[in-house]
Amino acid sequence: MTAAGTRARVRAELTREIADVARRHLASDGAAALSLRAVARELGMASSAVYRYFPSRDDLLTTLIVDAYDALGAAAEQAESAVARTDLRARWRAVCSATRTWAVAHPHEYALIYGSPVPGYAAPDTTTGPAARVGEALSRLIADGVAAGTVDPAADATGADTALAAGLAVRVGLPADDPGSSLAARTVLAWTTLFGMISFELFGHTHNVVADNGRYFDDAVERLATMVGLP
Amino acid sequence: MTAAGTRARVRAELTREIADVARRHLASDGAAALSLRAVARELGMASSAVYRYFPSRDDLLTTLIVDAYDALGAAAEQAESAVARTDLRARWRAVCSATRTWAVAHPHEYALIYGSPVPGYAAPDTTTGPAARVGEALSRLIADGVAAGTVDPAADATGADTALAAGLAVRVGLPADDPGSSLAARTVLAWTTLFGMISFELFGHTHNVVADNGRYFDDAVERLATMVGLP
DNA sequence: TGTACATCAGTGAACGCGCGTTCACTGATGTAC
DNA sequence: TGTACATCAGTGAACGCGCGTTCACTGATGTAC
Repeated sequence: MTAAGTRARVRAELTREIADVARRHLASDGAAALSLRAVARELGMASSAVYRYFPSRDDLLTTLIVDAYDALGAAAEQAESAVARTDLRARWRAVCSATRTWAVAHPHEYALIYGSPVPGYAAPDTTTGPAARVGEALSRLIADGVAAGTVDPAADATGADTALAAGLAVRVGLPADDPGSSLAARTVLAWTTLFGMISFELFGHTHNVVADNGRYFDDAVERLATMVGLP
Repeated sequence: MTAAGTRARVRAELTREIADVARRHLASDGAAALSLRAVARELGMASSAVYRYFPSRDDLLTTLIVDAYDALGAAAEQAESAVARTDLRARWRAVCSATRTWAVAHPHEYALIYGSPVPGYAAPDTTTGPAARVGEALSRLIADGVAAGTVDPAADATGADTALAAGLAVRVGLPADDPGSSLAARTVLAWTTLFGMISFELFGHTHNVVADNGRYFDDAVERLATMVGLP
């Protein structure tokens, strides 16, 4: 039992070590250049030995993708938790800024999850939970505002359309849109814009367009907060 | 002279033919899988012969990138030109919808220009002009509104900040932001959101979040039009 | 506690693949007198 | 108009590379009696 426990622990450690090295390679060269052989080489083991831990390269990639979503989600949630629960706008700011900060610090990992899909790779269901964390943090804080009466869902009915953004909304307790409210749609739009801004910045589309990415981002975050009805 | 003309014409034709085949490969397999050898094979020529037309694979990629930006820009401009010049909101809608339509019809070409940067590839200056076409079309129509007096730059001064978005704005005649106006910043934000929405849709991030991408998009486009002050 | 057996980690060679790029070459097409 | 020469397109072999994955194997670690 102790022996089996030891074996399992060693196994888990090496599995993590392989993923760590792979993540470092990903961070410096991008997903396309990630190679099982290079990872094995760096760990001083035969390339075939890696197959004891990951059945294929795609499987390693999946692990990296899930880890990236989780790291980003954790960073956002942690930043938000450091702020007074009742200050909705501060929570909003915290989530948005933490997301950008993480992305800037981990551009290749960000590109892995928010850039072009890896060709020939189909994301399994394992990724959907972790992928939703930032969006859920944003939605949750707005739902808190609705519950507290500080956010009025009926403030803007423009383009209100039942069930357009039902999934994310319902999951965290945001009221689904009806003919009198577009809050869920606006929330999803703000979430989309958040990642749109970060992608544009990281992928080079703001060159010669935005002079100061940080200040531009911060201004936009305030504008988005207003759009979703935060006081 | 006629002879030289013939040679040049044949050369131009084959150059275009190579690019066309490469574009088809790109469209079906993505940029990472694009191979000079496969293109040559399909054209029935030796792989080394391609080097008479493109000095390297990167050069071929650059051509494809520029072509993609131009195709998208042309689609947007053409859609806009089919609408009454004075109907600013209709022009706005036309540009946005045409952009999405093109992207949905050419997902891999879209991913090539708006997805993760190709690793090891540095975009030359040739791409910056074509890359700006959609953003310029949007800015131009707003500038028209300012000139006609139907768009009020001073309507929203939130987060107004001189020179934040000077590049795009100045180029097409939109007034640069000053402490009394955030119009340029809002325009850039709307432009960013436009591509953010399309990327999220194409890259699979709206699964389980947005029920009807088309209707959601159309609603958002109206909301953005309002944000940039269009009547 | 000691021994016979089963499980597992890791090895190293090999398969089969495709890629970008270079280079010396052969013919055909165009040019100049 | 005809001929000698220069230019160019295209060939085919080769270089050197790295990849993912499989497979029969050796030892070491753990298990059961």
